[in-house]
Order: sequence, then C-alpha cells, then structure tokens
Amino acid sequence: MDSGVLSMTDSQETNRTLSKAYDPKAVEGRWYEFWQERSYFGADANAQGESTHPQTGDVYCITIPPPNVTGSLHIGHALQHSVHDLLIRWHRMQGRLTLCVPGTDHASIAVHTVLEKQLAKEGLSRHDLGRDKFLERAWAWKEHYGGLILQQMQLLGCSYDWRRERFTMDDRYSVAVQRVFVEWYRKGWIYRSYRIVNWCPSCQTSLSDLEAPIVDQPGSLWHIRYPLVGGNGEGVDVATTRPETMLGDTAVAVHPEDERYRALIGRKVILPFMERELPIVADDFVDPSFGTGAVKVTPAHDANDYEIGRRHNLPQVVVIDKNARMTEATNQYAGMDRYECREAVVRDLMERGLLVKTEDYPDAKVPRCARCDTVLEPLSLEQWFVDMKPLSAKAIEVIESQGVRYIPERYTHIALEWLRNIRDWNISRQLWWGQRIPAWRCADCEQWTVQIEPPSRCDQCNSESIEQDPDVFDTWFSSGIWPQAVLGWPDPSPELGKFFPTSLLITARDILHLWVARMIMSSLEFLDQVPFHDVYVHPTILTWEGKRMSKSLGTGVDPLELIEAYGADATRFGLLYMCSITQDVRFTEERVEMARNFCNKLWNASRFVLMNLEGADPLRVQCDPGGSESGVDDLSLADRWILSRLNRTIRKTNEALSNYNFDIAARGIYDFIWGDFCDWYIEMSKARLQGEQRPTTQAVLYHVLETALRLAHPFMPFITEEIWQSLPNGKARATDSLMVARYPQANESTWTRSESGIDESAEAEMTTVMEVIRSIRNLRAELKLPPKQPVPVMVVVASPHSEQLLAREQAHITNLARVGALSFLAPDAPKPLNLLSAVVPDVSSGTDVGVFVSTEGLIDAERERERLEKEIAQTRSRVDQTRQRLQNSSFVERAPANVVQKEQNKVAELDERLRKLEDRLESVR
RNA sequence: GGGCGGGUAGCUCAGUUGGUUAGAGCACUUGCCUUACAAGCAAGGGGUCACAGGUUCGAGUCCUGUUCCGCCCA
Repeated sequence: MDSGVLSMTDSQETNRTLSKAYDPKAVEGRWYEFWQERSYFGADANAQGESTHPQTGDVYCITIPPPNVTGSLHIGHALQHSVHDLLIRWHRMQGRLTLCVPGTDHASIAVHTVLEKQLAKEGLSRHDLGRDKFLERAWAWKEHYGGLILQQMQLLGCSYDWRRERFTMDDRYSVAVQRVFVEWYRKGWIYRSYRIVNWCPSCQTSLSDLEAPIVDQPGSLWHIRYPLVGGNGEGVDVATTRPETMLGDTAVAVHPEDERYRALIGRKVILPFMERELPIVADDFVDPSFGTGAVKVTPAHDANDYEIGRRHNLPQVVVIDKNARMTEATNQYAGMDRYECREAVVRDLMERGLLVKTEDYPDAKVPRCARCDTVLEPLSLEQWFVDMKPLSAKAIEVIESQGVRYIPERYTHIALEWLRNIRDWNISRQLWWGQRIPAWRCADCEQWTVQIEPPSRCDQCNSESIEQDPDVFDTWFSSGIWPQAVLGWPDPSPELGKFFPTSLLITARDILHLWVARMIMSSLEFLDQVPFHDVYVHPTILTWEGKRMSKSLGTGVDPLELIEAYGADATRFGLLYMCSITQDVRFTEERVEMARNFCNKLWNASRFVLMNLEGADPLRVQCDPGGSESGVDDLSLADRWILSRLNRTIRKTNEALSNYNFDIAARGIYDFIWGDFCDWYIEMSKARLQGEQRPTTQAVLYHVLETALRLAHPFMPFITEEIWQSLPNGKARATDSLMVARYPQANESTWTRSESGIDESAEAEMTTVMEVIRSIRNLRAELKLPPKQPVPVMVVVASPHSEQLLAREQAHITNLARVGALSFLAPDAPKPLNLLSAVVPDVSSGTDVGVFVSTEGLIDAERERERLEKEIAQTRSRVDQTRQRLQNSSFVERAPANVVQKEQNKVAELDERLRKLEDRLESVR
C-alpha cells in the first residue's frame, strides 16, 4: 500500500472528473471491453479461477436457457438475464469459480417459418429449392442473425463466458442428440407408431403442445340424430362442434351409468351419409352433462376419441388429409376443404331432418398454430415417440426428495403433477432445419436401422435400399440435454467434472415441462445426476394493464430502447426491483425511470465524496477493511450509525439474494444509498468536513461509498465500476476491477466491533436526532418560514441521556434544520408565548423531547392551539385505545408478557406526552 | 371441471413467525436553482388492505365461503 497523504493530483491517473449527470453511454461500452480483455467472464475448469483473491474452492455454474436464433431480446429476456448476471456476479465476487455458459437454440420451426416466408416473397417454396439449398440458406441466415440476441445480452452487461458459446446444431452437440435417440431406441423407449398429433396443414408438420395453443373462439354446437338400427325412427342425438368429422365416426359413446342410454349400450346406429353401422359403447370418459350425453367417436381425428377407440377396439377412418381436405373415404365430400365440408354436411343433415338443433357455443376450444395461426388438425400419423414412463419415474423420485428444488416452491407440485400424468412424446417434425433423425428404413424388409454413423445396408436383411427418415427432431429433444451437452457430454471433459451438476437453472414458467422436466429426465438417465440443483422460475412481465405482451399488437416493450433511454444499469435495476416472488408483474417504464434517477443519485453522491477526499489519509481510507483499526476511537454517532446501517444492508442483501428475493435486495440497496447515506450521512458530513473531524469523516465516506459500490455492483455493473475506478488509492486495491473484488460481508469491517456489525444504540440515538430535525423542519414549514432563515429552537428534555445526546449532536440539528440557536430549557421553565411546539419520542431513552420553535414576534397563538388540539386528540385516541387493550383481562392474561409490557410502557409514554401537550395548550390560552 | 397466482393510496408495487399510528416510487399540494444531484431538496395530503363470515386478547397477515382478474392442466 502507498503511504503518504492522498491528493487529487496523486490519483489523477485513475481519477476522472465526473460529469454532473450520469451518462451511461459514455461508460458502458468501455467497461464491458475492459472486463472482456481481462477475461474476467471466463472460468477455467483446470484452474482455481481467474480472480486474484483466494478462491474458496466453491464452484457456481449456470447454463442459460438458449434463446432462439431467430429472436431478439424482449423484456422477459432482459429480466431473465438481469437475474442471471446478478447471481453470476454475486457468486464470482464471493470468490467462487463461476461460470455462465451462453448459447442459442436452432429453433427448428421458427427458423423454418422465417425462411419459408422469405422464399414466398421470391415466389418459391422450399421444395423448389431442395433440402440442401434450403439448409444452406438456413445456415447463412443463422450466421448472419443468430448472434444478435447474445450481443444484446452484452449490452445488458452479462458477464458470460463467451468463449464457450454453444449452438444446438454444433457438430458435437448434434452427435450428442443422436446418441440420445440411438440409446433410447436400443432400450426400447423410442418407438415408431401411429398416434394423434398436432398437425399444422399450413406448416405441414406436427407440433409440440406449446406450439399448439388452444384459443377460445365463438362456434356452434350441432345436435345430430343418428338413427338406431332396428328402431322405428328412433335415434341417438350426439352433439359436436365439428360436424365434418362425423364422416370418420366409428362409434357413439355414452357414460356407463347414464340411465338415459343404459338400454342402448351394445346396440347400433346408422351413420348418415356413410351408411355405416356404429356400435354404441360405454366409456367413463364421456361427460353425461355435456351436450346430449352421447358423443360421436372419431378415433382418427381426435385425441380423446383415439383413446376411446383404443379401449373399444374401434377402427380408424381417416377423413381429413394433411392439407385439411376431405379424403376419398368421404365419398361425395371428397376433395372439399374441411370448412366447406362442414357447411355441406350441416346443409345435408338439415335436408334429411337429422339436424336436431344448433346452439351457440361461445368458447369453442380451437387449437391454432403458434407460428402461422392456422387452425390445427389432430391427425393420426406415424411418428417417432418416446415412452416417457421409465424416464419420468426417476425424475419424480428426485424431485420428491428435493434433489431438484423449485423456487417458488409451488412449481414442485406442478412439475410432479405433469410427470405423474406424462404422455408419450412425439419427437418427429416434418421440417428440414434441425437434427435429422438417425434412422434408415429398408425398402425391402421395412425395418429400421438406427445408429449414429450412416449405415450402408439394412441391419436386418442387409438390403442396400435403405433411406433415411426425412424428418428432424423436435427442437426440445435436442435442448433437453443442454446443461450436460454444453459442458462436453458425451465426451469426458474437465468441464463436466468441474461444473456438473450445475447450480441453477433460471427460466420462464411456460417451458417448465417441455424443457426443464426433460432436462432432468435425460440427465438422470445418462449421467445419473441432476442437471441443476435449483430451478428458479422468474415472473412473467405483463403490460401495465395486466395483459400478455404481444409483438403483433405492439404492446411489447423493447429492452434495447430502455437501455438506450435510461442505460443498462437502470434497466437491470428497475427490472430486479420489480422481480418479486410472484407469478406476474406489470411493467411500467416509470420503474426504470426511478432506477435511472437512482443511478444519478449514486453518481452525484460519489462526486460529492470524491470532491471531498482532498488530503485524506490513505491509512484510514481503505477499500479492504481489516488492515488498520485507526479511527475506531473517534467515530462519531453519525459514523457509527452509517456503518451500522451499511452492515444491516449488507446482511439483508446477502440474505435476500440467497433466497432469490431480488426485489428485497434491490430495495435494501436503494433505501440505504438514497435514504441513509445521501439524505442523512452526506448532509451531516458537510459541516464535519470543515472541522477537526474531517479525516474521520473522509475515511467513513470513502469506506461506505466503496463498500456500497461493491454491494451494488451485481445489480448495476457499469456505473459502479466507473465510480470505483475513479476512486483514489487505486493501487491499494487487491484487484484491478470491481467485478472481481470481494463482495461485502456484514462483519468484515474492523470499524464496527460487534459480531453482527450492527450498533443498536447508535441507530436508536440517530433516530432521535433525525426525528428532532424532522419535527423542527415540520414546524418551520407550518410557520412558512423562508428556508434560509435561521430560527431559534428550544428543547425540553425528560432525561439526562436525551440532554447529553442532543447537546452532543446539536451541530447536526442546527445545520440540517437551520436552527439559529438551540437552547435547553428545564421542564418547568416558563416559555415565551410565540412558539410552535412538538413532542418527539427519544427511542434511545424511552422519554419524550419537547421541541419549541419561536415564531419571532408573529403572535400566532391560534395556530398553535389548533396544532395542539389536533395532536392532543390524536394522542388521546391512541391512549384510550391502548388503555382499553390493557383493561381487557384476557389480553393481559393471554398475550406474551413482552407485548403487554410494551403496551404498558406505551400508555405511560403517551400519558406523559398528553400531559405535556395539555400543559402547553393551557399556557397559550 | 381440477390446480395455482393475484385483488393493499389515483397508478405500479412492498408488507417477515399474527403484535405500536400499513410503507416506497410515480402522480398530487406547498416551499426551495441550500456550492453532490431540479433525474434534485424539504414539508404535506391521500388507504373501512376485494367482499362476507370465522379463529384469536389482537387479523392486511391464519381458516371457510363469495366475487373479480390472470395463468396452468383436462
């Protein structure tokens, strides 16, 4: 450490003159580059880490949810990555070997859709281009746009290890995906079969449930009569929202206990137009209260009907094709579009008198394609499926035993519920962009050869006429191995040994099942370990009206515009401040504005400290407390108070961050810096810097600012680094960047000697001083005194402790409340008449302090009387309330002793205050 | 239909295991360009904590029901 006296010129190399207002644009890019040049974002699996202070040996690792290559940063990402980087920086500053692996997802269908739209503009289809050319375009597109979102994360300040960036279609990653398929196939967990899938007639592919949102829209419920075989004009009425599917009906189902239909079970009806006989079957699935209680069963075109069909061995009749047109099986309707057919069927039913009635059905559930909004068609198609039962069993066990912890905890139950009712997973997609399924079909024996290396012949019959399945994997099949694959799996790697299982996964809640649960399953299966210990589900950001943000409606908020307007730190801090443990938060730009103002406040407080460090003693101005205890003995009340408040904030921050309470942490830092440090300590320091307390005050100002910068850095990396680098005494610091400095601990400072770092008596005494100042300010405002005009103030104390306290701290009172002369009066001393008064509790002594402000000749007894009467009324009502409570025998008997004691003290205090107020009122009458 | 989250000041939100007089930011009123900051300072007004019961000495907080908003599952 340098010795000697600091001066502004000594530290010029690091000390820039700070401008009057904080300008994020002048700061952010510079420090991001600085960090990156020094490789502070990286973590070496073989080393103990790259920060210069001793490592604890702990490891902390997060792999980010890979965003789509098509995407750009939206506000949800901005929140998600504010949380990521907050935690990453916090752990790194605590000395852990810390790694965050970034990357992107190839987003099969999303890219596909974009490219097809592009082609359409050129008047082409992907088939005109061919698979190879199409993929060339896709890669070119990915190279050009794929990195955008990661660059935007850098604007936000994210300290991820960019050298480890991964893409789900990297060669090594693709091999890992294929390996999963091959192994599971060999275990018999992957099979090929016909099942109902979500089919988009426009995108021409099957879709995951997430890509098939169900939309409520007005429709009709048609009641149709199916004549009974052998009935005299009798029939069974069924209700449907999709009459065109009746052409594919193979049964009518009723609930087994439905009295209305019990007699009909086993009989048959005639399917109109097709003239097929359909059995009436009994099935628990049928809801007797829906429609007529009898439902038509179309196994080939409805997932529930498919299940009924399986249970009752019903045939499937395919009546709608992949283009949503009616098939040959529909006779006169063949070739019609499904909606055209619906109209025709309804018309024909009417003609035949088989349409019993048509009801309005206000919210018919219609699945639509998330990409193109086309109404989806559930179709029975031959696809690859994963049998999820064996996989989910282990996952259930692990989650039940808290091997993976969900935060907030309620998601544990949601995850378990999904896993317990898990359904087989369709992993085939009829797309080109993606990992092609490593399965080859033999034209001769029709068997599949499944392996990673492309085979030359069928492994069943040795035939050479084999052809690879043209389909690719569902994107979630590949992202399901993300944490292990980005760390090198399936090859052995030091990263996997060091960083796996990872510490945490941070995600939005819409992909908990589709993605998170599947990662847990695959990791347990292949590595026999969980992929992460914690899953933190962050809130969803809604519009200020509480609606989902929508790009197409233009209700989305662009985080880049926020960064542009307010800076990255303000954007992060604003988002973290609203990031409570709730499900949704409504976004208001005002919150970011608040954070921007806070940045400016911190900036200016720092300017103040820097301007006043001239001549500071470097032995006492330390950024790493612990080296010297000089200064301990001459700490003033204000010093002890601010150090205690600082330690309290440090504890609160660390605790809140451990519990994922980011809003509480942000709030604590905000309140400390603005409310305690700026509003009070800095104000009090102004006078002290002029006198003999200057050295101590400088040291405390420096210490508190420097510690607060370290405390706030993970929330607001840029501004804190900028200020920190501007602080003098840079050579004494253990690190050359704040981002690798040590995160504050509450008991680290040698200036506060209690174990907790908290000085209760200093806090109590300061509270009294602050209350006295507030009350004088209040009285001044009542009197409409000009702010600059000093005013004489008298105080009446009830205890020697109060008197000592106020006498000792009177300089602060005079300075902060513009008091001309502060005098102490005996309780029974006569007071001048021209006074406004207030009674302030002294929490440090348990007595009251009377505060009297002179009105200087302006006799305003009326005003004082009004004040007093108002205050007496308030005090009396509180006294009455408290006394009543104490007169209640069950309260005294049953409430804890300390609570009763508290109430008794309160009555005594309030009585005393009331007496003083009444005396005072008497004297001004 | 089942599950979950929410309803606190005009707006957006905090509110620990039940325990003084329910807080913040913005907006509003009043006064201030007080040499860190007008993106600021000081003072102030504003809430039957969705509704109805219950438990308790005591409920914004716990229980039951109702209602409204949102999400998930079927």
